Formats: sequence, C-alpha cells, structure tokens
Amino acid sequence: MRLLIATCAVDYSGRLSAHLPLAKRLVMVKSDGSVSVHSDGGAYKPLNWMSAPCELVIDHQPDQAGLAQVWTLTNRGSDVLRIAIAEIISDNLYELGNDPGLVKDGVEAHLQELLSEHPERIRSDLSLVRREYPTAIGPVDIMCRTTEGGYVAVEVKRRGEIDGVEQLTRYLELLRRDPSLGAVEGIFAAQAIKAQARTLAKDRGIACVLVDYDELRGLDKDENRLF
Amino acid sequence: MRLLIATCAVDYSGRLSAHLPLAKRLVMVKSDGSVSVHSDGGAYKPLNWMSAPCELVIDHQPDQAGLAQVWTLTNRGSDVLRIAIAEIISDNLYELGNDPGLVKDGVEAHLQELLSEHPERIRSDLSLVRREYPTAIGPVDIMCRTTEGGYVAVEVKRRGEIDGVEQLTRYLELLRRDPSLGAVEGIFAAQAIKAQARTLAKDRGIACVLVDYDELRGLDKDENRLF
DNA sequence: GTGTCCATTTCGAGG
DNA sequence: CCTCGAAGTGGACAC
Repeated sequence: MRLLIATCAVDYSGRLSAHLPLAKRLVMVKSDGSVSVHSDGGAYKPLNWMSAPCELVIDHQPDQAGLAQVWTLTNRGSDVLRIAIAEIISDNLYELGNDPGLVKDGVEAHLQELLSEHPERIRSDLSLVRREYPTAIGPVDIMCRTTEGGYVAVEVKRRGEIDGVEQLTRYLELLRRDPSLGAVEGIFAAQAIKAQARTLAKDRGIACVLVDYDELRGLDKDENRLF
Repeated sequence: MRLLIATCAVDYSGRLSAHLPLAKRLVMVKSDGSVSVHSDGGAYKPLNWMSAPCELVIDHQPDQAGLAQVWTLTNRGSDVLRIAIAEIISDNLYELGNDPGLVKDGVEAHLQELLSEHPERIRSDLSLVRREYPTAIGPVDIMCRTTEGGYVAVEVKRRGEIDGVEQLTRYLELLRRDPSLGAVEGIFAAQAIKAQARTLAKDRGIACVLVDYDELRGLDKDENRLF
C-alpha cells in the first residue's frame, strides 16, 4: 500500500462528472492498483476513487506550471480519474500482505436460518415447509404451514422497512393465484420494524412479528447443548 | 489525519458482530475522530470502522501479553470497536485542513431537471405540469399532460430497478383516486432499465422510456447557444 | 430530529 | 459472467 500526502486537484469523468479543487489530501494506492483520495473528515468514503482493475499512468513532466505530477487512471469502461499533484508532502510504501479477512455474525442470513429452525417463535402454530420457497418472481424467505393446514409466507428482514412489505405483498399476490395452496397468510418478521412499514403491512393484512436475535441464538445454543 | 501502520486484531460489536484476526493493516484516524481500518485490497470500503461522533480510549499497558496498545472506540449507540495493536510499524500525523469539497454533475437531480425542460423527449405529446408534483405519500418526479388533456406521472431514475416501479405504482394508485385528474398514465424513465423492472412495469401497465443524459445535456447547450 | 431516497454505492451469493 | 439483494450501508434533503 502506497500512502501519499499531497496537494492535489482531482477530476473524475465517468458515470458522472466530479471535480475537486486544489487542497492537501491523502492518496491511497492499494496493491490491486485501486486508488482513493481522502480528505480529513467525512465518513470512510473517499472523495474520489478508481476501483480495480484499472491502469495508472504518471506524467512526471506535466506541461502545466506548478504541477509536479499528473496521475491518470483509466478502467475498462470510459471512467477516467485524473489527479493533478502540485506538491508531495510525504510518500510511503508499505508491505501489508494479504488480509485473513473479516468474519461476520448477525446478518439477515443468520436470522433467517435461526427462524426457520424455530418457526414456532414466529407464531406458535407454525411449522416449516421450506426456506427460500421458490416462486416465479423470487424465493419466499420462509414458507410455513399452520396446524390447520393453511400456508404462511414469512418475509425476514434485519430492519423492517417499507420495501420489505412491498416484496412480501408481491409474493402473496402470486401465491394466492395458486389454487393448490388455498389461503396464504403473510408475516413480516424483523428485529425492528419502522412505523410506516408497520402501517403499510396492516393495510395489506400482513402481520408483523418482532424477533430477538440474541434470544434465538441462545435458544439454538441451548438446544445444541442437549447432544 | 493520523496514519498508523500496525499489526492488529479488530473486533466490532454493535449492529452486528465482526472479528478480524491479527494482521498488518492501515488504521486511519480523521480529525473528526472517526477511525477506519483498511487492508491492502478490496474497494474503498474499510474492513471495519467507527464513524464520528465517537470516543477513543487508548490503553498503553494492556494486560494481554504481546499487545502494545488497545484502542477502544465507542459511540452514542452501543457500538464498540476494539483495535488490539501488537506492533506499530509506522505512525504519522498530518495537518490537511478543511477540504473545499466535491462538485458533482450528472446525478439523478440533473437528469430530472433536463427531462422536465424537455418533456417531449419523454414522449412527443407531453408538456410539463410541474416537477416534484406533491402527493400525500411523496412527490412525483415529473407531472405532465398530454395534448389530449390526460395526466402522465413520470418517475425518473438514473438506473431503472424494481423499487422505482413500485414507487411509481404507489403514486399512480393514489393519483387515480383523485377525481379531478381523470385518467393518469405512468412512465418510467431511466438511463438504463433492468429486465425485471421492465417486466414488472409492463405488468402494471407502465411504459418504460430510455433517456440519454449526454444527448439531453447537448440539447440543453444548443438551446442556450441561441440566446 | 425523523423519514425518505439516491449512490461512481460496495459486497457477496447464486444461477 | 451477470443479476440480484443486503449493508454496521452513508449522505442529502425535506418535513
């Protein structure tokens, strides 16, 4: 990784056009060739960048007065990132090696997995038909049956928002056209559900269920302990 | 901005749990207090981070053997980022000052602006009623009338995807309940429209129109040249 | 402050 | 390889 602190102006032309006037910034060049230009504020997102794969050409003798170097980055598309460097304050190269990578826990996939193993936690009368129940417009997260024999389509989200309700509505529309299923209920299950999503769900006759990830995980662990 | 190259392990606990085993990485501390941990690959997104506002506490005498420092970052929520530093390879502080900021051109707002100035480019029989036409559930991007006097609601997207069709559908549902408008058509306009979005739009009786930003911008420039 | 929607989204999984 | 959905999305703007 190469870390350059420099006074520079940046122009990007591609999916949009963007310009950065001359100022002191960090230019990060990763070993895969990708480049990002950071200011000393804002979140982690750089002001400008070029993702790998891309090609870097450095002009050490730019025509324009006052410029030390001009970097031109291009990729397969028509994107061009041009970094005009007036002054280099520092320039360091580090050998970091490959990163062993991030381990995540607690994303939607885990929630869906735990809920499908404990459908009674969604509603006491439910049993699992299958996860990722296929339909023409995409898979229903969890398909269940009630003790009465009716079908229940469950949409799982970490955060319940309006688009999740829309998604479940589309599935229900389709499933209810299938005469082999009979009546199909809809349940929207999430760790937190926004008021507007809750309102829309109610309007559509969809039940909302709040789920507790930590509790579900605990349940799972307790069960495994029995063996 | 402080740039630290260090062998470190990272743990995040908050909206999810994540762990990074010991490896050499870049730790970037911005002047607003935010911290991000970067590997030497991937896109610009860091492996882990803590956004401002947050608080950093450094333990210079950690109990655990082999650790030089332990950084603990906390924010208002219950998020905790812990960076266990085994070895510091380099540590530099730079004074970058405030960034003058980015100037962008070509985002959805510009597309909407250009289209509302040239509604005939959406469909030849259209004239503008108004941009951001207000409804109870949010503004319609562009509202037009036909030469016949019918209304047409236009949803503008840079990239046409399924949620854009859903959004327009909600607007149309509402607008069609308004007896003062009469029949209301829907048009989905975008620089590119995905197959699934196109299919859903067709199913909903919504027309799709592809627009060329460069051509529109050219049109706009030509027109201005006349004066 | 809250809610909504865009983004050069990035990232990962699945076909 | 592309397509699709999730994200600790972040950020901007309206209400």
